[in-house]
Amino acid sequence: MGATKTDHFTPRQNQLATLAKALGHPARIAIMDYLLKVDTCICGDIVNELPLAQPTISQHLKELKNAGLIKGNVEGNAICYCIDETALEVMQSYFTNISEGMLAKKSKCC
Amino acid sequence: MGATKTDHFTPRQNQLATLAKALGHPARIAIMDYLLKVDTCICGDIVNELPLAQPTISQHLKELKNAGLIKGNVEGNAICYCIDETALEVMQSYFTNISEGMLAKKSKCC
DNA sequence: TACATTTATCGCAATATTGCGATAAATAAA
DNA sequence: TTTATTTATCGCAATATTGCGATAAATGTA
Repeated sequence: MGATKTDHFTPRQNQLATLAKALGHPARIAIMDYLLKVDTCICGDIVNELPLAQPTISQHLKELKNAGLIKGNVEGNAICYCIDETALEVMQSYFTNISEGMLAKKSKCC
Repeated sequence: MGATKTDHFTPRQNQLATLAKALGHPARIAIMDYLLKVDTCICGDIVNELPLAQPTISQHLKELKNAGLIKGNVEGNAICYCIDETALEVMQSYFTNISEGMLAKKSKCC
């Protein structure tokens, strides 16, 4: 995303877009699914789980991490990737707010 | 998104990714914000609201519509765009499920 | 130190997205 | 029908994303 483009929008809008964008690829949804399913989470496991090469998965993990959706701790010579709840709460409250807003409107339109 | 790429993932993963991707741009978040704020919703209004040209906004609306996040009804010589709650519920339950999954794990990792 | 394992980065090609000017299409109003 | 208003589409350039082979970096182990 270009540096100047985000200037036109609020920080909140940019953050939501960044989080949504990070989830906007089936492989990254699959990674989130897997991180939620297993207890110990190592990138190597994910490579065996998804139909993608290791560098590709590493890059997807990087994007999820940059967006704040996951965090990674060095654990021996592997890395333990985990879901970061903070970012998810942002998304969750976004959709909750929309639902509440829709209820408030109640068919004023369309 | 390439046609063959989605084959490797489940329909659910693809749907979630499609919805997230559609929200993965600040302009489209801003459009959702605006649709929620106003009662009557016409594309022309949005053009005045956002720092983007009319064809650009039309395209963003198209992407939101393709993803199922909004719906548009012809209303005179304008078009009434509205948020489609169905798609939002999919996203909302996705994040709710993750939250519940995280609670169930409760620090088994990291 | 040398080697194995695991993850990250580089560099590239293919593809997708973004933004917009020009223009078309659709409808309403005169 | 002519004109104005509103929205969609086309075509293009600029930029971003995706995927992966090759390779580097980091850490554990012998």
